[in-house]
Amino acid sequence: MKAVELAKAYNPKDFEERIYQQWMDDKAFAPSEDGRDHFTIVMPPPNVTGILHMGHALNNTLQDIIIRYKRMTGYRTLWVPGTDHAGIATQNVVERQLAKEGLRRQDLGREKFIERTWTVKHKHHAIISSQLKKMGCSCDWDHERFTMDEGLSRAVREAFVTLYERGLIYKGKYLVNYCPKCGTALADDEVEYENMPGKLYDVRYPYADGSGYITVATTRPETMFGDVAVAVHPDDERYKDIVGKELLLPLTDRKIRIIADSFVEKDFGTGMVKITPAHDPNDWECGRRNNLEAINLLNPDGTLNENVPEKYRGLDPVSARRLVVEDLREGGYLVRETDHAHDVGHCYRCHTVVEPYLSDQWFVSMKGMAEKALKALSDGDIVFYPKRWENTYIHWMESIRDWCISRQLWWGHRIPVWYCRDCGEMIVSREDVTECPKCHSHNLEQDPDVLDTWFSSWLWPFSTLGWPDRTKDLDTFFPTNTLVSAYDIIFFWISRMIMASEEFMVNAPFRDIVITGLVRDKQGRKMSKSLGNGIDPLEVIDVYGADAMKFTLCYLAAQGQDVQIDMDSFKMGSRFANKIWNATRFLLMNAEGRSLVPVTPDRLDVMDKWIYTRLNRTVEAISRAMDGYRFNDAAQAVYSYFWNDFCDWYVEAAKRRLFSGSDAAKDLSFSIMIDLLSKGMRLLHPFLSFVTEEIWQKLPGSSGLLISQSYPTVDLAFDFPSEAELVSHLQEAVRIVRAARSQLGIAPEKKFSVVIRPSSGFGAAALFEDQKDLMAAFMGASELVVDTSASVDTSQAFPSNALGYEVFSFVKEAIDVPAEITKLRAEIAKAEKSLEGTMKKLSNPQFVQNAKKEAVAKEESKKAEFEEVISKCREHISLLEKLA
RNA sequence: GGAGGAUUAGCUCAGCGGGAGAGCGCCUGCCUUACAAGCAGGAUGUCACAAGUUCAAUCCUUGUAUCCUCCACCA
Repeated sequence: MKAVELAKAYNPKDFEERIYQQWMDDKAFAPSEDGRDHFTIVMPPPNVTGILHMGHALNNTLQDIIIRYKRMTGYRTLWVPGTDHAGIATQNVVERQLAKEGLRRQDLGREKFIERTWTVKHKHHAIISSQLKKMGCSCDWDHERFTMDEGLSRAVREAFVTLYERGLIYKGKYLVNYCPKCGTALADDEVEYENMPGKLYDVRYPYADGSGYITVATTRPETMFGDVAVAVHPDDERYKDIVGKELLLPLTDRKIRIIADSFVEKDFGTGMVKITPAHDPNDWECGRRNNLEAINLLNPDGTLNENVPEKYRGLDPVSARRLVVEDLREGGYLVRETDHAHDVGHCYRCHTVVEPYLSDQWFVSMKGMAEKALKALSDGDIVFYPKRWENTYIHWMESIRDWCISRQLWWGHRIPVWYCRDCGEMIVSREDVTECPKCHSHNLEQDPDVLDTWFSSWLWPFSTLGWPDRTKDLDTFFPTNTLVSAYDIIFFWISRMIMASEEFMVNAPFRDIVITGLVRDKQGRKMSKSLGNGIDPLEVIDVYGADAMKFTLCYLAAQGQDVQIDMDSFKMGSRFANKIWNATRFLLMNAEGRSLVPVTPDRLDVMDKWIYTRLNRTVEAISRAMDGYRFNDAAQAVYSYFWNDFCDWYVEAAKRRLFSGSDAAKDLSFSIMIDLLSKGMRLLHPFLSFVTEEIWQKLPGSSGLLISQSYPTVDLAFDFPSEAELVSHLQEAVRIVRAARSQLGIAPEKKFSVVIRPSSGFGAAALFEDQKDLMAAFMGASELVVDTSASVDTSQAFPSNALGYEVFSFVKEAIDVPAEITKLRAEIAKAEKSLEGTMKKLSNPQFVQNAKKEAVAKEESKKAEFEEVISKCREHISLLEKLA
């Protein structure tokens, strides 16, 4: 065999792009054809407004790790990628562009505007796809979907019409949250509240009969023109007698009544509330209870309309407020103003102050669906990781309100409802309608509004697989298995997907819901454009490579915890990838003249047996970690296996055999290392996909693409617990020798003698025929690892089933004797303290009685150990004293 | 007002009933036939505070403090 040249330095740019192309060419992401169990993930579709940020990188990294792991462990995997049209957000982007050209969307007209939006979509979609590819996401591009695809649009119509037919969708005039800037209604959870300083105004409302006045408190005096009553609490003794009296609304000539309603807090302000049903959600409810009129004061653009006195018309609420306050003061109505901080709703997209606005909107009634969704959880059909999110889910479902799904936008799914201009008939239809079924008029008009974006994304797990058609994909891959998402969209998206799926598929859309934390900067702040503290995944890939990014994120992604990172964090993954690269390079440059021989258990020495056993344990640890979505545990397991076990101990030990000995021995040693490396690449592949694939293809004896290989499993023929324990003792011994060398300042090239002799507390002997075999194995192994001349002290008899070791190093030169003695005394003191604790436990009859047997045994062995340490240290001290 | 999370080494964070861990940083010595992006050794912690449960608590319970997030919301 010839040596294989691996580039001197690890440089991900040399191969990442090429490898991804290879995977694509090989159709490696497509689900396999055979009939194994399916494993499906649908990717949370990124918005086509922007480019992917670190949060997406984390999400998709975890999904990719799951899907690659499942693919290699034999599932028929499908990872569905796609993007979301993101109604408001995308429309905002285009409108901002237009604004720069001095245009509004109305100037273009609906059709042209949508056309233009599609170009924005195409542009961002291209960026997003290329980002996902650079990250190495192994999603099946043949299954890629967009929420406004023909098929998904049909799904949206099907869902809308079906719900309408089931009586779950209705239209009505309601008070909704309205963003004047976006010009559209918002759902309740699209409003973000922010505490802002404001003022509380106490205003006099005179009685209509001139017999005096009352005082009401308000933060929004400009809405007083919409007042239709003043409410007091029915039990409020102060106001019992005035309920029913008429008031004259200041600055107008309108009269309103005092009513009683129990939602009023007696203790807040004056205990009197003006009721403005069209401009406050509470007042709206109160108005409905008391059959009050709602007077809308706003134009769609947020300015005051014809229902206010002329001088205020056309003003925005803030300027109107200033003017109204001034006029109230002048008129002697304003009693006082006090500072009052309160929460004000803002649009979650453009951050404009949201106004409660009375308008015609479409709603989905949610109660029944929420009950089904709650049942899915209590039946165990869905499971949250971590579990604590279940409370949040339950709470949201239990306090759910109807969902406003109409948006006054142009970009999105047009509501499939037509109105006949001639007879007023309303037609809800799956197909486009051109003729009124009632009067046969062709004078029809489609509802101008579009649907909330989430009305398409809540269908995502099945609409992407072909629903409403009963496709083969839907049969094969639904329900999906795992959903990975950040917690900020549990309400928007996850909860609604569950409801939709229960409603349309009579099944949960997925079983495992993995909630990741958010990615934050090192100050713990959320990464955001406005703060400018974001890290661009592409930049990370450019500097460190995709594998480094992926591995680092995985390593830091403790279940559900936020991840705090900066650019330097990724060095971790980068160093690991580099280590893998170099370990391989080392082996391949020594391939010259070697040939591969079969690796069988009987040909292994003790170190070989140890590393194969470690490999088995690592496979188990990864399996456990992946089953519980504990990604950081999995990453840690592969890291310490490959670096600490394989590189630091095994390869170092194997060097001896590789560089000296017979050709046969060299071939065997080489073959074992190739085997381990090949298994190692398979083990690591889900976590560092590119570098392992690149290496795999260069390994002697490998064929095909690594991505399609099977994952290592626990191999009982290569499992040697006793040898593994022996080596862990050996490692301990070696560490002692090295520490002695380092602490005593013995030069590396200076050999010194080590005596190994048996001691108690080690039970691996049973496996060996006699002590000589054990010691031979031990010595053999130690020679590989420690650069010392070692000898066995056979002067003491081995206890029959308790073998062990202890290491003495005798070094006459270069010892600071008094310092050594001080150190040993400190060690004695420490051991004595530990011994004291142990003795306390052992002399406690309750401990001996109640504690687990292993715990007691452990304490006993600890006792022996401490005693031994103490006596050994004393022995050393006396030796040192003799030297001195 | 409700709910949840965090508090462990200088920094970022794992662990979670029986001997305090990782990465980075720091100190010491090494360019040992891959890797100085490396190797070997080392120092560093009242596991926030207080009570309780237990033979045993960093881990469970309760309370306190500080920080963060979500939900609801009083004009």
